[in-house]
Amino acid sequence: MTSREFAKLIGVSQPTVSRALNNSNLVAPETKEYVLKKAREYKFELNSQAQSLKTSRTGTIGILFPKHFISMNNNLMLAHVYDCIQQELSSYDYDIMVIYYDSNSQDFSRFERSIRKKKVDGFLVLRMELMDEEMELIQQYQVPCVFMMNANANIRENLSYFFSDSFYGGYLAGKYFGEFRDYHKMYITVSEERDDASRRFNGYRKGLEEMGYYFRDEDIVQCNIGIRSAYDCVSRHMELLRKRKTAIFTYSDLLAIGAVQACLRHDVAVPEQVQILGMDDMPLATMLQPEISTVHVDVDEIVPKACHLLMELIEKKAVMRQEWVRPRLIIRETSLLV
Amino acid sequence: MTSREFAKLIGVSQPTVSRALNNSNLVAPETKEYVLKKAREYKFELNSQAQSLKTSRTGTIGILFPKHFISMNNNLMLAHVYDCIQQELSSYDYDIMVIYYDSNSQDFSRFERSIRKKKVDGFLVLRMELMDEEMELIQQYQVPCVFMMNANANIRENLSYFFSDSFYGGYLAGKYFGEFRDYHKMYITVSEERDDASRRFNGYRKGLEEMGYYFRDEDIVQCNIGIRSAYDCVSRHMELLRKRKTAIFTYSDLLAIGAVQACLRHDVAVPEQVQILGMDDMPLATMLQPEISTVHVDVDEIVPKACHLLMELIEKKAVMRQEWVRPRLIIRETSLLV
DNA sequence: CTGAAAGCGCTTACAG
DNA sequence: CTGAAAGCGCTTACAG
Repeated sequence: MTSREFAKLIGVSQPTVSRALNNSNLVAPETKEYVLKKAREYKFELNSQAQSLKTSRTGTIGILFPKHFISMNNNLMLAHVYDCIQQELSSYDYDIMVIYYDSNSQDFSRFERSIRKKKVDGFLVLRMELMDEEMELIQQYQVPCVFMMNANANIRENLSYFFSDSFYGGYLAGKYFGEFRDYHKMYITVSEERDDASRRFNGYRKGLEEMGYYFRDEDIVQCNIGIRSAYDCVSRHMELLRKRKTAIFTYSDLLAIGAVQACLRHDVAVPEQVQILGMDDMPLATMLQPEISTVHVDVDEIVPKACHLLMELIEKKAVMRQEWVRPRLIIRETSLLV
Repeated sequence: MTSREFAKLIGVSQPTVSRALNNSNLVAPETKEYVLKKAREYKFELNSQAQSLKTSRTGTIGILFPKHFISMNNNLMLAHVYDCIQQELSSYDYDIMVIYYDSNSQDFSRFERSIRKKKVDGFLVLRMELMDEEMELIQQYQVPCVFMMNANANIRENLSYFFSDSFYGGYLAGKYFGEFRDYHKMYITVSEERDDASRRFNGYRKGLEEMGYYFRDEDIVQCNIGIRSAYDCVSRHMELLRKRKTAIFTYSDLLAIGAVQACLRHDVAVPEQVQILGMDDMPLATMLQPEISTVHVDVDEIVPKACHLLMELIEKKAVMRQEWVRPRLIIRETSLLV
């Protein structure tokens, strides 16, 4: 049923239907109520494609994921962030389109096309790893964007974001592990998130330095995002870990879990022999035994802020905003001064 | 830029632009090539809203999630299925809209509205837990739908689905555990997925029976989806588990992981004292130590089939199809005849 | 406050 | 094979 037919059916004009259903105040309250009642009765809804064509607003927002994230199973933190976004957006009247992009290929088609074809009103972007051409696109089309979670190296001045302050997070870890005088220090990093990983590391190094510990680059261990990769990495270092007490700070909780698993498997005591500190505080961190000590990244703060700003940008009620959200230390079972 | 402007700019008519960009063969090959070249040059894309209005096709499909699933962190299997769907659909030219619905509330608005407002061309539905009214809606609007993964009790005859054969999965588990003569048998079930959980259980009971073991209802333990819940449940039964060797079949791997964690924490040997067998074979099953023995549900088979059928339904190239996909047993570390 | 009219940017008969 | 014309179902000046 079209709005014209519906209007005729209930005895008003098409504009009146439109105004009532769009909650305009250019319609008498009684009329509005009448139309709404009838709309419920006949289960009439305006066709969103036609609406969009007129208003050039689609009522859907895009969530942009880096493609190397595609497996939520590897990067469970992503699943967590995604959960939060879903939850948050359910209170707004927007639908959600999920779009992946691959920063390695030259095929940005999905993202680019969703802009050019006008399929979304704005984007929530996880990570700021877009290429220059994509940035141009955003500027050129003036499409509202809010970046969130982890930043890469070249942050644009004129874009909105809510990033976790990874440097500070690492710093907290460094200050904390600095207390563990008789423990050798390690850092497990990740090849997929180079920029953010080095931000975390630099903070860690600084925190340790302030405590009088000078971290050596050879104590950085490289692995990939994923429990298994960390498990394998740490297993390979097991001889060393047996020999000297070690405090390991990892890029993420996922790696920390892998590290813990490796120690347990090889009967190395956590936290007595090996202290382990993760980062993110993803839900899985407290689901397994022992529970992971970690640097808590406040997704529950970042996500609502980012969503809210995006809505305001779309409705042109706000302008650019940038914020680094500070994480905090949460000590649980895998690290303890004994 | 509109197609009219673009057409004028490159010296052809609007219909020619449309035909070329839609890959119609009502246009001369050279003309088509020319238009495509120019479109790339000027980065011209047809406005999808206007297209949809004319064709009443949106180029996006909806993925419908039960809302109690919203936390992918609890139900990690969901994250896995979602990953697979993303991967699969990336090869089709459809965008993806994610829609949650809550079968407990009377607010189906999100789902209902996406149908009435014509925002999607079809749905992939995880689980068949829709209410009758929603089913009516699907029939009434003739919107293409493919159901997948787990079925609830009242399966409609006239709908397409690719379900995992949960009964058979349970049956495999029963037959296998039937060999463990001196082990008491348990089943850990879940309150969120009653229908599917009892399907699994009935298969399990049957399998055991064929092996001469008669399962008693009091050996069903009830918990919630999530590692933690299973951990707590099993911890509460620890005295019993110490006393007699037990073989536990769980509704899902997630519960199996929780069960394993509980046993490890209380120094009960897995698999010697407690045998544990999960179901689903989600990626996490092999990421932790010890690796979970499980009944493998072939998501990699179900998802492509479901996606492909949905595309065909949308393009009216296919009609209804129904299939129960059989799982298979995968024995790893948490269950072993010793 | 309400309605007749124009137009958003496409696609698709239709005519040539 | 190509183009002029109509129309998809809305919204929004504009007139009253």
